[in-house]
Order: sequence, then C-alpha cells, then structure tokens
Amino acid sequence: MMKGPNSYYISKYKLPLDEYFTFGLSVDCVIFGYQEGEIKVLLVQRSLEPFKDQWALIGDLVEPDQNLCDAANNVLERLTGLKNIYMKQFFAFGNVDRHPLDRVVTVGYFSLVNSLNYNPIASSWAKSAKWFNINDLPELAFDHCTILQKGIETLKNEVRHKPTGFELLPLKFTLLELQLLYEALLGCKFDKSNFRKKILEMNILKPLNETKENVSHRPAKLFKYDVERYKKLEEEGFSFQL
Amino acid sequence: MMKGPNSYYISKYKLPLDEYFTFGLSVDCVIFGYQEGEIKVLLVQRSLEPFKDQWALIGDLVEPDQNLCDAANNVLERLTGLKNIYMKQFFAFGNVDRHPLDRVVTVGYFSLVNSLNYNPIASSWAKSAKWFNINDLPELAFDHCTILQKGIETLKNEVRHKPTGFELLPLKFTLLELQLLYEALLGCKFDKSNFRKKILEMNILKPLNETKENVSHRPAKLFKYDVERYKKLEEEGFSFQL
DNA sequence: TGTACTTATAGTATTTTTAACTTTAAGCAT
DNA sequence: ATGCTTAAAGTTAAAAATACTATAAGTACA
Repeated sequence: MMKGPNSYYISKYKLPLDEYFTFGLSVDCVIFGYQEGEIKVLLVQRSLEPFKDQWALIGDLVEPDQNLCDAANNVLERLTGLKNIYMKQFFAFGNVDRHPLDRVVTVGYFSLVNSLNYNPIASSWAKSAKWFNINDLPELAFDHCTILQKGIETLKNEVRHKPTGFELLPLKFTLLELQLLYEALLGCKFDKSNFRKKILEMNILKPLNETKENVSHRPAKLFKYDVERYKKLEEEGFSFQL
Repeated sequence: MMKGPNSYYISKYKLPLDEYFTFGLSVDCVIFGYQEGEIKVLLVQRSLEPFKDQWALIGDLVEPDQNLCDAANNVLERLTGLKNIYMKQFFAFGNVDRHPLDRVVTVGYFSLVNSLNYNPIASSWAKSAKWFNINDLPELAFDHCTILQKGIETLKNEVRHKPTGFELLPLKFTLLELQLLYEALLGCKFDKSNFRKKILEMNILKPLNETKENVSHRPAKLFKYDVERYKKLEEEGFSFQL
C-alpha cells in the first residue's frame, strides 16, 4: 500500500494536508484471566524507554496495511501464543499528551483467556510478563491505568448482559465454579440454589456425562457452554442476564 | 507541536519508522434527534468527491494537536451551532480499506440534541443537512452505514441502563411524552400506568408547578430531569433500568 | 462396614416485582 | 350541564427473585 493524502480534501485546513497524516496508531490489550477465584490481568515489564522497567499493557504500533483488529490479535498471539481468542474493542484513547513523545492514538481491546498454563513469551520489548489481580495493580506506564480501568469497567458491564464470562473458564466446569467466577466478576454473592436454577433455566449449558475428579467429597457434574444454543435463543429474543 | 517518530522504538519493525506515522485520523458524529415521535439522525449531503452528492455522517480530520473528543465537539458545533451537548464515543473503525484513497481511521461519536429549531449550517463540504428517520435511511458514503448502525445499536443499549434518553427531550416534558420517547427508542409499548409508576419511583424527576398548555383536554404536569439527584442515587448504588 | 463430613442437587415458602386492568379526576368543547 | 379526552391513582393476578430447608451422593477415616 502506498497511498498519500489526496487532493480531494478541501482547502479549509489550517495546515498543509501532509501534516494531518502524521498520526501513529497503536493497540493495547487488556488480557483477562481467572485463577484461584480471582480475576487477573496480564501485564508486561518494559525493557525500553520510556517508562523502562515499569509495568504496562501489552500493545504495539499498527502496521500501515493492517486492520485494527488484526493488530490486536497479533499482539495477543505474540505474547501468549494463543489464537482465536475472544476479543473486543472497548475504547479509543486519543488525547494529545497521552504519549510523551509522539502523537499516538491507541485503541483498547480486551480479551479473555482460560488456559493459563502457557508461557507468556518474553520478547525484545518486555523483560517479563505476570498476572496481576485486578484489585491489586502496580503503577502503570503511559495512560495504561486509565485504559485498564476502562477495560475492567467494560468487562464488568458486559458479563451482566452477555455470556462472555464463560470464556474465562475451562471448557468443562461445574456450576459452583461458574458461580464463583461470577461472584468474582460482579463482586457479589449468589445463593447457590437460586444461581443454579437461574442458569440452568436459560438452557445455554450442556450437561456432560462426566463429573469432577480428585475431590474429597461428592463430585459435581461437569457442564459445557453451548454457544449454538445461545445464538439461537438470542435470535428468538432471549437475553442473558445475571 | 512538532514531534516525530522517536528513536526509542525498537528495531523489530518491518518498515522505516516514519511510515508508521502516516495515519489520518477522523471523527464521525451520529447526531440523534427526536421529532414527531420518531428517532432521527442528522445527515449531510456531500458536495465533494469522493461520494459526491451522497448522504454521509458529519465528520472531519482531527488536527495533529487536537484531542479526539474536542474534534468531535467541534464538528457538532460547526454543523449545528450547539455547544455542551451530550456526546459519547462508541467505536473506532480501522479497516485498511474503509477509505478509498488514504489510510484514515475514524472514531465514531454520537450525540443527542433536543432543540431541533436551529439551522444546520451549510458549509463548504456539505450542500445540505437533513433529519432522517433511523428506520428509513438513504444509502451512505464510505462505511458510514456500518458506523451509523453501530451508533444506533449503542444508543439503544445505553438508554436502557442510563438516563441518557432525556437528552432528546426538551427541558420540560410530560410523562406521556417521556413514555412515547422510550417506546420509539426501544421499539416496544409500555402500559401507561405502570410506566408512570416506575419512572416516578426512581425519584429522578422533579415535578414542576406547570402544566402543558394549548391542549384540548386535561393538561398534564410538566417534569424536569434531575441530574443531581440521579448522580447522588447512582453513588448509593441505584441503577437506572427501563 | 458404617459413621461423620462435605458438597451436590432438589424442593418449598415467602417476599418482591412485573404486568394487566379498572376507576376516578380534571380540563376542554359544545 | 353533557360528552369527550387524557391525566393520574388504585387494584389484582401472575411471575420472578430471594431466602431457606431437606435430601442425596460421594469421600475419608475409624
């Protein structure tokens, strides 16, 4: 691709047209996980200036011939090796001074991963990667604190109305595990019996003929989230609500 | 501001660093209004190529030293003369091919205006401006159809959970007017008595000692939306729901 | 083998909310 | 004064949310 500012733009602009095509564009990913009953977010420690050694969201400049969402998926894959992960754009951050040296507008994406047993790949711009509890975060580089908070807010809002939360669980899970996840996400307690009833009545869980193993008490049935069923129900007007 | 790509970027990039700073950035505004019981959107007819004579959202390139939201407010003000209007960013559109000639990433904002009695200002890039029913839209330039639909979706979603809808009404309104607005927004019917009860119990409306005039039947009381009260209630955990 | 313990699962009762409908009141017009 | 229209308040029945109770099914250990 070799395009440049075109002459059809009208002459009202204050600056030469070239100067309107000087924006840098980046994506930043808030990668959520779920571990030991807590919602976590994956951060990297920068190995470069500016903000060297500080924790930051993982992100990168977008290539001139790259779609925004592809850039975001790329960043995630480079760090975690994971593909085809649930991902959602939540906000564009475009204040003039958000980047100390250049004019870079960044678009925030969040993704939800369930398998935490992979190695975050250390790369040239990051010394290390680490999961942090979303209620106990370090100081962050750039305006990443703002971005992260907005991401958390969006996630918490989304999981109420859409069955997005399941992405944080392994494929097979028990009803109690699901309940604990939602308690962590929404910061509230549910009555066990009622939660069970409510979620089962939605008919979006497929019961498996398997039970949890290696537990020292009665093992619970395992369930699977049935995306197909949900989509069908959604078309018929059903709306998820917890 | 005269910044340029800085040397702290690492060398993994495929292209010379300069070429990452060639993005154009624009904002596009979906301006909603409410007239004769219908939700409207303000569109302009382009007077320039590309897409000359076609209807489009109103938008513009962002200045290199301008915040995103300021750019959006500017666009609205230039077209309508209105300041301090409710405005909300809803999505960034960044596909490579969304603009036929340049790489321009655009950020969508929507705003809600109530006073429809002003003159949309014809400008150098727009022949005319016109309100369209959101259920009866013309063909649109660029990817503005996608942008507009996403804006409508976001608005419809937002008005359920936040008292944003009031922005579409005049300062003083009757309960029936409010009901009709929400019926238009959500595409459903409410029971008059129940709607009334529900909204009044929220305690976010301030009853005025005035009534609707020039009606050939019993005039209804006028109410005002009480933002302060809502904000206080919100802090206490109240959440708007219709 | 059986008893204690833990969690799963099912069921019931109570309260609260939602939804549908009815009644009365208030103003305008003739 | 009568009829018409809409405002505004009240009533009732159904449904949903919530709190609570009872039973079942497995493990662990004496």
